[in-house]
Amino acid sequence: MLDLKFVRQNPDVVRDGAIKKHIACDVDQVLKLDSEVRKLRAESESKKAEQNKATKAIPSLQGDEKMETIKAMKALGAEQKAIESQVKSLDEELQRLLLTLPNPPAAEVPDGKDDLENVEMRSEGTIPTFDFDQRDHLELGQMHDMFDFERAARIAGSRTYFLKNAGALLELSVLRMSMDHMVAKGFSPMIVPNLVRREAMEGTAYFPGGEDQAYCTERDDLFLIGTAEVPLTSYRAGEILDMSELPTKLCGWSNCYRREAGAAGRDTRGLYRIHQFQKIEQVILCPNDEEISKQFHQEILKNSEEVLQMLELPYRVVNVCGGDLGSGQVQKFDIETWMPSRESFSETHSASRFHDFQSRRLGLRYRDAEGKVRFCHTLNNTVIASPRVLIPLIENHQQEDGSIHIPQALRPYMGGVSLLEPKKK
RNA sequence: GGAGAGAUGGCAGAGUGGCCGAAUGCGCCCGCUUGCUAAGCGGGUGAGGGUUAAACCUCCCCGGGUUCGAAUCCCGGUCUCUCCGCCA
Repeated sequence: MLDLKFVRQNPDVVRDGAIKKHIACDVDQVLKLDSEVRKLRAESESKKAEQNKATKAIPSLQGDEKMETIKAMKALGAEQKAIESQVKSLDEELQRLLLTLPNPPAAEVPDGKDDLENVEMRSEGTIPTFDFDQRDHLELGQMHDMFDFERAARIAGSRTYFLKNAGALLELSVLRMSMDHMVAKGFSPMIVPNLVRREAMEGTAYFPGGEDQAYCTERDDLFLIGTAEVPLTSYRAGEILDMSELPTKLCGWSNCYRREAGAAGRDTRGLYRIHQFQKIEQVILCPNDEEISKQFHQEILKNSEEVLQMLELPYRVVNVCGGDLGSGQVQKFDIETWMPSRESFSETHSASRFHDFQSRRLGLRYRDAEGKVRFCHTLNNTVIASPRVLIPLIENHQQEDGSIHIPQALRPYMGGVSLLEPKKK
């Protein structure tokens, strides 16, 4: 959520930002409601002040004077309540609209409508060339008996899967390897609630707007998270942190659930786009300072690149364009990993910075060196998401006979195995 | 799931209709002081809105209500604790 004061003082910045993000919103209506609310609130407060004053005198009054004052206050109280209820309903509308205003993107965000206009910043690693007919992850999975989509579909519907045997072990291994990597970087490992309240979804800016993407447990009004970012960023919500606690670096392991509404027919084969996966997410809470949060943005980007380097996978980093940014994001770098079967770099990681957009909604604050209470800046990035990452992992590392090379860094987690041999028929 | 108790400032803990944004203690900050291993003394110390600054308004878990007036009374919700049941 934007600071209402900021909107009031910089309506053009907000309008232009929304245009760059291709998000529709009504800044003028916000300004109009704001001025109405302020005017009415002033009226209500002055009546309230008068009432407070008179009401304090009542106990010391006697007889008629006392009765008169009580009578007058009864009337004044009714007037005040009437105005107050107007303020309340207008303010509710104002807050609702305020939630829909997107955070203006940074100047260095490229213009563009969707992911096709993201700008490549650099590319790392070597795209493999196979001197044999390459197999996709489905075929490799079959040779190794790693996945089962048919039975999953019968049991759980579309976009579901079983991981089995080496597939199951590979997922656990990449997750644990990544977690260890982050712990070595000073992040606190966390296993987080996968089911959260609406406030956490709103606080992290997935709602309003993303309701269609989330599974809702209607009986309990809880939501399955699409990422550990939601509970992690909400973790200290409503608190005032001590300066010494910043930066707070958290690293959460969770299952992630996505309805993939509106994606019908897209990426229907295999492990790319599925309803449930496991992910490790890194989150940083830092002081309210553009330069500091930009620095941490680079840091969390690097952490994830190192994971891909450990997995010996070729990838590129893109600067995400305005139209592909979420409502709260100021800037986002995606990491796309080379997937031979897709003949493309495809998204495996997404690193965002938010300024105080999330922390303002969450009430996530700290006391700065001068003792002033300020909103934190928040950032997050994928560390690893599986099974999507298994696609590049097994496809890039396949050998002619269908065996799969296990990267050095992963071997300790795979019981020392350096090559996965296909199951014999 | 059933029965009961509770939720107050960083923490502990008073407060059952006005003198309460809230005693007291601890913690923390500032200053003073003292030679005896650390203490003593004085002052300060929640958040949001509003104002040039003040005044002023709001907040004692959240949301309603009663009342001239609510931390305090009533209703609904959330969370915590205890006992019983169930259970990975």
